[in-house]
Amino acid sequence: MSDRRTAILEAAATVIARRGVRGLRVEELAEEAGVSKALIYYHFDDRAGLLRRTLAFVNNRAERYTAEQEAADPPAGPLRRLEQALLLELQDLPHVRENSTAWGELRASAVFETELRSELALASVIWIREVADQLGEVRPTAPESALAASAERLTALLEGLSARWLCGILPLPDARTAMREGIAVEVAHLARRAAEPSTEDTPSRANLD
Amino acid sequence: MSDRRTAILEAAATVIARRGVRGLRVEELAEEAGVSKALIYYHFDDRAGLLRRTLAFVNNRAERYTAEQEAADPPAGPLRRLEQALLLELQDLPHVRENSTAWGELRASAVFETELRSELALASVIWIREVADQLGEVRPTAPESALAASAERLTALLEGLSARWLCGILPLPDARTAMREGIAVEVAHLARRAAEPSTEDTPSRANLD
DNA sequence: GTCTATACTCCGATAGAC
DNA sequence: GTCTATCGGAGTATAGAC
Repeated sequence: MSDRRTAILEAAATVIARRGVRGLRVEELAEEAGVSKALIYYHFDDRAGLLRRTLAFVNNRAERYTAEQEAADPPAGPLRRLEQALLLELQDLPHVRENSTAWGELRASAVFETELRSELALASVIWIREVADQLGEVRPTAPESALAASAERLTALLEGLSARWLCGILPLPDARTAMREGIAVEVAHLARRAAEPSTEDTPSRANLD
Repeated sequence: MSDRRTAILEAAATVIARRGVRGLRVEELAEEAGVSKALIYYHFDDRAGLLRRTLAFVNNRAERYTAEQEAADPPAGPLRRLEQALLLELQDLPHVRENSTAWGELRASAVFETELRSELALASVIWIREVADQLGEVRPTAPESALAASAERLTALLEGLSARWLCGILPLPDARTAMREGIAVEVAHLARRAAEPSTEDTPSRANLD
């Protein structure tokens, strides 16, 4: 992968975070990357191809950030590690906000551009499994299915909160608090699931009506 | 409000659900509504104004649907009522899908179009309070702050799951299951909050590390 | 691989008649 | 209030030189 190519992808993430997928203009991207418009069409067939590659790039970068953070600030215990991983996306650092915004944009546009779906689905599965694994380290006796379900909910919650934060209707501290409490609630739930293995996949329903 | 105006707004929701806010072309909208392009600019100042009005329209319509559903299928008890309200958005009926898609699109585009934010924030606050109230009827002894926090999480979870469903990476039945379990988990959490009033705003943290 | 210059399409917005 | 006709700008993509 050439330097130029990477520079274009980095710039694409920046411009998408600034203007959205719909607001991305090849000309503005060219300026941001310090290259000509034509070079973008040379490296990526067209606009759609560019978006696909950008999505992959953003996903990779998010993985790198997670690894970097864990190295820089080693979490004390599995619960802290899980919190760190999930709260990582809710930070007002330039590159984090950029990544979150670009990811949200690309996912939103996938509702209408089918080409992005497979890339998106893959990243989603990996991310959910990662969270499920970390939940498993916090609650080793909880059943796999319960871990997977909790991970699904926690990652969906994160995306919902992130969307609200990014569109300005939920202050960042509130989003972080909501996420932290959401983790605590799910972890407590898993503790009960582990303690009462008799409760089947529909957890604690009978006693709620 | 004239018939034409309403017809345009209805058509706008339809076209947005079909092509996205990004894909909305005033010409296609005119065709869908059976009017001329110029009439759209007559009734709504510009594209941005049209989007603002469409957001308000979609919100109103969602409220109407909720009321209609409650009348048509009276829920048995407060928990069922809550479930019905939250699961309403996760249904593959044309008008529901249209509403959800349009709402998701408009929220996503609000990241870059500041004008939509106030309308969006207002609808969000109302919706969260509504859910908090219904949670309060399920768990009358739970503190207000806990109800509000649970409502925030549940509505964010709904939006996260809905986004995944609409962009095709999460099958609808899975989304519905996740939502139902999410409700159960939060309701169980509120039961503990009511039972142990000593536990402060950071729920069950101390015993988790 | 990278640039400059340009072709051509599409679309938002307005003018002006009825 | 509603239409037809049109303008002007913005934006994607390509041609062709280096």
